[in-house]
Amino acid sequence: MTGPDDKRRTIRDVAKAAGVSISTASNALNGIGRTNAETREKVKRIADELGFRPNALARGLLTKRSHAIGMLTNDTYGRLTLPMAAGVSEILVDHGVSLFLCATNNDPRLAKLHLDALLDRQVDGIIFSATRIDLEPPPELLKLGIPVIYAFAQGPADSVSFHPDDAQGARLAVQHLQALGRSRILHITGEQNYLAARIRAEAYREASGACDVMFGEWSEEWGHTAIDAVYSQTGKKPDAIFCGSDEIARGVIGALRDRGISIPDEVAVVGFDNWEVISKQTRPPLTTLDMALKDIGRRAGLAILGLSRREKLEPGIVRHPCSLVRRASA
Amino acid sequence: MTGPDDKRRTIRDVAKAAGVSISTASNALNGIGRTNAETREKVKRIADELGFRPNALARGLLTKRSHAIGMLTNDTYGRLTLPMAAGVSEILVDHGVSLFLCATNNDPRLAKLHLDALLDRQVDGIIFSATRIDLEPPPELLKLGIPVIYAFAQGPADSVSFHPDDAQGARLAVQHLQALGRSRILHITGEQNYLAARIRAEAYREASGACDVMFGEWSEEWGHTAIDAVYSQTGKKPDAIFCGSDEIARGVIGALRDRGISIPDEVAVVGFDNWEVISKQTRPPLTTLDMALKDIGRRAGLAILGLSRREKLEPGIVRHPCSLVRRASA
DNA sequence: TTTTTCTGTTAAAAGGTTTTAGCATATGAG
DNA sequence: CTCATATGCTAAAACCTTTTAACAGAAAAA
Repeated sequence: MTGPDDKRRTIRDVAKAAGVSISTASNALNGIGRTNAETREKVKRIADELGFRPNALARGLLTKRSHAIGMLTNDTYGRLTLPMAAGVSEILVDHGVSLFLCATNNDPRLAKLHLDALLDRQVDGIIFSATRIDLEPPPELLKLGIPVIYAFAQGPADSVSFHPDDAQGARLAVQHLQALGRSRILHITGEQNYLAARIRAEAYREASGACDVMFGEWSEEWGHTAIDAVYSQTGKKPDAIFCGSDEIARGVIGALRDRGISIPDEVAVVGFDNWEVISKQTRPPLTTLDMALKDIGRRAGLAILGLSRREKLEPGIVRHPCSLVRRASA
Repeated sequence: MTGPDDKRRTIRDVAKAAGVSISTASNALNGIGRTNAETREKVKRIADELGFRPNALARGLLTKRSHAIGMLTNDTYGRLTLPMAAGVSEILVDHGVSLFLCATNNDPRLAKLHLDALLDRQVDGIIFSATRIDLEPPPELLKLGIPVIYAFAQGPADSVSFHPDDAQGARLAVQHLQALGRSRILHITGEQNYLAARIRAEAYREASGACDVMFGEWSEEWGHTAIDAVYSQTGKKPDAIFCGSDEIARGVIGALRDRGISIPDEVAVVGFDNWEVISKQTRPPLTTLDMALKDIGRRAGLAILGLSRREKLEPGIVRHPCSLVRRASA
């Protein structure tokens, strides 16, 4: 009962049905070469009727462009990577390019395995992305012969990277708090060995003139602990707190509430990430900075497309601006 | 200054360097046919030295197996999909199979676009996954001619799907609470139009003998609201609450704390999801059910591999057991 | 010695497309 | 009427691999 429809149509079928040669069919379908408008339309119509779709493998083999790119990430749970991947994918699909997702799980063996697979598949380029902007790529990536773009990860000097503009984001937070009339702004953030934490802290210092930075962990618990520490000491209390992440901010808010301190009246709180599952659900909802990860993904996608077409790109780190999402906490 | 190394080595280069024919080289590398052990080793050694890696496009063109599979998902922010994708990828990479990630963003046009691209690329199979088990796939997916596996999504009658075992999970929660001596167990869950919510509620009813189900939304806020409603009415109060998600549980815990009700002494709370960013950070940390999404991904990956090798699989829904993660809240 | 079997190797075809170079035919210029 | 040019189309090569069928040569059997 297997009809003739269970096999895929090739350009040969189209050519035969249209009564032309394979080359003419190809030319007509791709709109290149010298082709009579009439034949062109006819071929296209018949291809449509037959449901012909060109075999990407054959095409790629010949043209040396697979129209696929690989995304290598150390992330598996995707809070940062997946929005970026969505942005990348969104750009690529409109250009007929598909995306291989390779989660390395921080395992060098796996990274190598994925990388080899990508090369075997003749991908036109690779996007390397990570969970922190100062994570270095696997060394094999550096001398590859195909374009590489770094998104939320550290690339070598002559490469193109896309990062959120952490400094601008921090300034935005401080300025917003100052505009609310706050003058004693405390900064509670994550681990100091994260570059992003240091950049934000530095921008905070410059913008606020203050130096009250508490480095710790990227966790809600640290937010709690930090507040406990602040309020168990004597001395002036802050009237605003700029947190290095929404999770920290959630801990801070919880601890302030436990102490009966009203937010934002007594202390205003600003977070960082706009991770909505948290920022929308704190009480009060959190004013926070959005890193526009999807946009970063889009830009990385456009960049890799450009590179794969041999366009030249200015090397360096492109810092994509953060935006302040205003909710009730500040 | 472009040396001879900037071009990729082909099997032709290997054959020439080893002084054998292309076919011998191929046979030797793949370990098939009749080949002298000595020649085989020599060819392999030289291929290694030259850094030869076979072109997956050419191979796929000929063998009709691209060793790539596509994952179509309606999810972009990845709380459910990404752990599954990680599991899929983990299985596939060990079998030399790569994964195309296609985020449809719930847009049928995009779904069609991605699907066509996957077919053009001759993928060996497709995994359709979603953010809810009763989401139907795009109709084009149903009559495709290549294998499809449904993960956390609804497949047609004759297909193979992998779901978490929601009923078993709910029973586990109830049994755990009963073992703690709780007898008045309330179930606060999400929207009734979600199949998973109904399955869990039904299992809860059977296991507990009670009927106290409150359907609402999948949000922390709903957890709050629900508790407010319960405690503003007269009548017996529950001594345990089984929540349909960790987010709801977080709201429930927050509201209980606001009322000075001690957890777990007065009221024990169990969540569902084991989304660690929440479940580890509630106070007290949340006892909850883990759906083992990564395992579901692994099983889906194995299944699609099997199907792509024309193995037969029993159609139906495979329900993967949930496990109880015990923390302090119950 | 002749015939058969086995072994190691290879030429050639196949897979589906794009592209190059060339072939007729028709049109325009001289 | 001849020569150049433009037009529409096509045969064939190329991309890189796997696989089939066949070919020598050697060993075993008759």
